[in-house]
Amino acid sequence: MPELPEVETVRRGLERHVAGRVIDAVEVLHPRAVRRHVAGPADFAAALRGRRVAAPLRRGKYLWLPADDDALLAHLGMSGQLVVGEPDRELSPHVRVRFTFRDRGPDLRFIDQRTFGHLLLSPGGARLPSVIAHIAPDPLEDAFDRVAFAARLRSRRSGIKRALLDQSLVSGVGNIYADEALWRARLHWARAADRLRGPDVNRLLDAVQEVFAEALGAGGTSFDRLYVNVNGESGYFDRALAVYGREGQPCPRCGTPVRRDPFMNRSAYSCPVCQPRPRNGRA
DNA sequence: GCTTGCGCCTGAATGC
DNA sequence: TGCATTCAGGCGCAAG
Repeated sequence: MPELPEVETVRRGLERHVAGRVIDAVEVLHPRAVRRHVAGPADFAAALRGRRVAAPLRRGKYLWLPADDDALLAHLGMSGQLVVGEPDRELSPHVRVRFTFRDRGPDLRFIDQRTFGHLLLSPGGARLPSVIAHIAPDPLEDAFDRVAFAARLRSRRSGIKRALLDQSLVSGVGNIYADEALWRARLHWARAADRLRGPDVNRLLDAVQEVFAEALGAGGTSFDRLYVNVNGESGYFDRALAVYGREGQPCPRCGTPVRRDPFMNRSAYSCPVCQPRPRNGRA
């Protein structure tokens, strides 16, 4: 699943392979991919024609390519990929949008099996697109304020994992890295956010930044190839995961079998010993 | 205003 | 074997 490290990997690839090029044509092969572009697929395609795209920017799991006074904004959802390659190769079944360029070089394809991802054109150029103004800074950007984050987190009347997944509080964290960071910080996912102590929050933030940095390092190896890829279910970071998706397997720290609990119609993985369940937790 | 839960979507995995 | 059901995930929005 594309979370912050995967999106940053894509951003770097786009910077290398797409920035500075002029779009020649846009084909929307599935309208759902541009459902958040309110003027519709035809407008999306027409408006981008002839635009020169600049180096991409990112906040959390969103990235955008400035194009004159507007920006092409992308969210990969669960299964989205932005792939660059030779224009004459076959169209795979899940290609939703295809961009070709004036230089007749490699094309750009938005591929998305589960169609939770989307693209849209937003005004503002390099500025933060207004449609994602509610997305909080992510822990890897300069604008991220640890003190402000801690204060907001500790005002939440919900469980700590739910808070971590709330992109208006801190962006970039999804289900996988939330579980991994909580394991590293030895915090149970249901701990009440408003009962966390300062050192708990610091440990958690350190863990989030660590796990992001490690995943980014693992994902940065494929940059030399002429495509920008996001691994899906079987990502390159899989082998480094301590608890996520590892129900019944030993905790790397203490050997206790990892536990899976139902959480918001999905799962939360944790070590029952390293991350003891609180008496008055909240989901 | 804040918190919670649903619906969107597809294919792999599981159950009968 | 074949069909039906479950599950995974992020986000926006509606309901509480």
